[in-house]
Amino acid sequence: MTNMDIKTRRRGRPPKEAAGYNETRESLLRAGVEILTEKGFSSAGIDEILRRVGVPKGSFYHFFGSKEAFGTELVGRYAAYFASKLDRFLLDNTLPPLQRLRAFTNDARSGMARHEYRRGCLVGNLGQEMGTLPESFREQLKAVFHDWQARVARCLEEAKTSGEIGEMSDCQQLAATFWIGWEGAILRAKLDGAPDALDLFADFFLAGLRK
Amino acid sequence: MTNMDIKTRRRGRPPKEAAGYNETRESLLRAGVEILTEKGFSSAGIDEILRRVGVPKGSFYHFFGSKEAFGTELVGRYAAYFASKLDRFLLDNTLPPLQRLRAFTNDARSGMARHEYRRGCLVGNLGQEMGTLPESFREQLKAVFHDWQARVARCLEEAKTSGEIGEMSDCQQLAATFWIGWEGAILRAKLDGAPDALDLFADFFLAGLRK
DNA sequence: AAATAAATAGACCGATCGTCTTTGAAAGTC
DNA sequence: GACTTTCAAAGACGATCGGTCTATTTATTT
Repeated sequence: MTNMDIKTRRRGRPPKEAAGYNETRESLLRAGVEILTEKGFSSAGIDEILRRVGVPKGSFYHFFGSKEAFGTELVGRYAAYFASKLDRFLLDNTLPPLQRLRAFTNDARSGMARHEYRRGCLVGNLGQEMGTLPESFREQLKAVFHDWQARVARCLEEAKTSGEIGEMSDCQQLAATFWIGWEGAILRAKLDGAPDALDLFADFFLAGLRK
Repeated sequence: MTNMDIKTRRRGRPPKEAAGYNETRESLLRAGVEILTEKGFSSAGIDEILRRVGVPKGSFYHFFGSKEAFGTELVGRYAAYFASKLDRFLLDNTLPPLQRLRAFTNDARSGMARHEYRRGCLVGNLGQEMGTLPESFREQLKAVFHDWQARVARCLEEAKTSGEIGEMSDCQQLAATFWIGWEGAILRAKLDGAPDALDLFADFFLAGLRK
């Protein structure tokens, strides 16, 4: 729209303005999350994703430079989605801070149940796979955890202010501990095909907070 | 040796009495643990294991019926190894119960450091992979956790008796929680390439116990 | 030596990997 | 409408690796 200086407008079809929304691309990403949360990165085949979406291979490598690039974008999307979901719960002022965290874990449990405990956390999955993954993922995954952790920590700070948890609590450490254990719980719930681990850890964590 | 009734002892080399110890077989299993704790089951190739040991493929399928059978045996070995290691720490009467658990986590941390945080827990790895693995692994892995959990629970019972933890504690649940979080900590330590997660969770868990 | 089993050796084929080249459709200018 | 350029779709391609199977060599006995 802001074509102030059209200088030498060339003939032929003009390039797309940046990466506009594209239906095929989006469905590839959607299917990617579904499959990678179930099987991880290495075991997930491009072909499988393509088959599910009904798109030929050429399209994939038109939209994404490589499987690695695809994965990077998936993680980014997934991280952002959960960051906003976290905020939706953890910044909900109608509830006391610790109940917000509980609301988040409950929501996550519903999510796992909805997919019959077959899908885990994309970030956790890829973290586990670092032994095989391109090293470039490591920093990205660490950053995601750092971000999620910060959001939880903020909520815990509020809990401290409101007196729900002790004055001396180190909210950063506690938030880190939450994610360490929560990812473990997801992993276990997947293995068990049951939500018990999620509740067990959430209960223990919240009880431990109140001391 | 107990060939009481040699009935019709045939000519030629006699069949081996059961599965006797075999050097090649053992080194395949050793290498298998090393590689699978780093890369998991699906991403670990038979060829890679064979190359490391310097053994041709024929030997592998002489000793093991399939990759799946190989994995099953690996898990069995690994589980037994850790069961005995757990006992060594958790039944050590020279220490109060909770300090025994701490001794175990410290030992595990050393182990991870020794391998530069590249190797995780075989059982955790395969659990994460259930999305791709032969379904037969699921029960085996669950059973291993159940076994490890029972050993921790026993230790916690002692802690209850000695008054280290509250009279009302549900040791089974607590032990389950320990393994849920501990596996999460291993996963995270692997991603971080650092032991922080291990300490963080161990501290939180033990503190939570004492209430 | 003859017989039998253990262990080694690698050929084999199907599947899947990720990339690349080619073709067709769409969207503009002249 | 002819031409040009980009977007997107198709699928060919070579390489790797999966697990299995047949054949050969080595060991141990009558």
